[in-house]
Amino acid sequence: MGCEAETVRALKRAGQKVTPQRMLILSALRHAGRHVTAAEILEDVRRQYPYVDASTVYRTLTAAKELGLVSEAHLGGEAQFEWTRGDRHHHLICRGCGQVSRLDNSYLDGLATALLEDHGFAADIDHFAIFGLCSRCRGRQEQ
Amino acid sequence: MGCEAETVRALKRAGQKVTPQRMLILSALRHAGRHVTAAEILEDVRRQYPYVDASTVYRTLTAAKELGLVSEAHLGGEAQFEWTRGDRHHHLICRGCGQVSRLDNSYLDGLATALLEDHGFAADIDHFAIFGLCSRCRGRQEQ
DNA sequence: GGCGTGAACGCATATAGTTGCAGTTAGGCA
DNA sequence: TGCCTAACTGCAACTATATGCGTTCACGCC
Repeated sequence: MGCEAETVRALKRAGQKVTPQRMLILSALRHAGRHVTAAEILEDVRRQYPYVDASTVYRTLTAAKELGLVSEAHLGGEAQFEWTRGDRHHHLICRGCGQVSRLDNSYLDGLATALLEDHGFAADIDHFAIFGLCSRCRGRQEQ
Repeated sequence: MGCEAETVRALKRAGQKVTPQRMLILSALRHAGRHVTAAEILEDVRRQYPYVDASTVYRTLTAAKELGLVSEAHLGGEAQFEWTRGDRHHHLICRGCGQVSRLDNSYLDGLATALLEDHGFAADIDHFAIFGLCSRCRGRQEQ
């Protein structure tokens, strides 16, 4: 299907090398189609290639983040990684019950524009984690 | 001066105990008047009371965060803690040069209101870290 | 003032993630 | 096709932070 081609091109364009480890790591992430942790990626990759080290996974993810291929979010607990596709989104995390819900990009668009206009700052607002209390836990707390 | 009184009251109201360790930790933070790391607090506290353990510092900071006395921000590197006072603020962190600049609360107010109205979600937006590229690094990158 | 109990303590240990280093390899070029 | 070098890898050691556990101590109550 050649969906690897785009990854290869992005790496080469940035002067980086295409290695079997990197391709396995990035393809595990691409095909997961959801948030995954570094540990899950490592486990997945090791099924095909057992000698991969955790530090390689972290280094590859860091490099891929800088190229905009991958996004990282800290939702409490382990960091979550996701292949960057069209639908940028954010998360609301309830510190009462731990529930994580999705928030679409429109809520943060205005902020990004304002930061660029007022401060010349190009914010990487592509995967935010916002902590707080959901309506259910808020109700429960008031009692 | 009795500026400890407020801390003591907040701890008691939450059914928590007032111990010398906690008072030292929280007062180190209160009097720092700036962001400090857990390690800096530990060092400071140990000057007066050498047998304090790092885990006590982390546990105390976690408890104080939950009471709203303290806020934590991850600006890259170690977590930064700060005594919560009136002026809530956020940070813009340039991933090019590492520069950290302050951003006042007004930029995030609208977001908090929208989340509450649309989702019933009470966001803890009191100390955000927004990564991106500052204008200088952006200019340099375009060349 | 003494007592009981649950919260907090210090210690040891575990976990996520990072870094320095020495050896290996991708890929541009002759 | 073979060489060269910078980028990448695996390993081991390290840092920041969290957690389980047995002991201690703050503090409400008699």
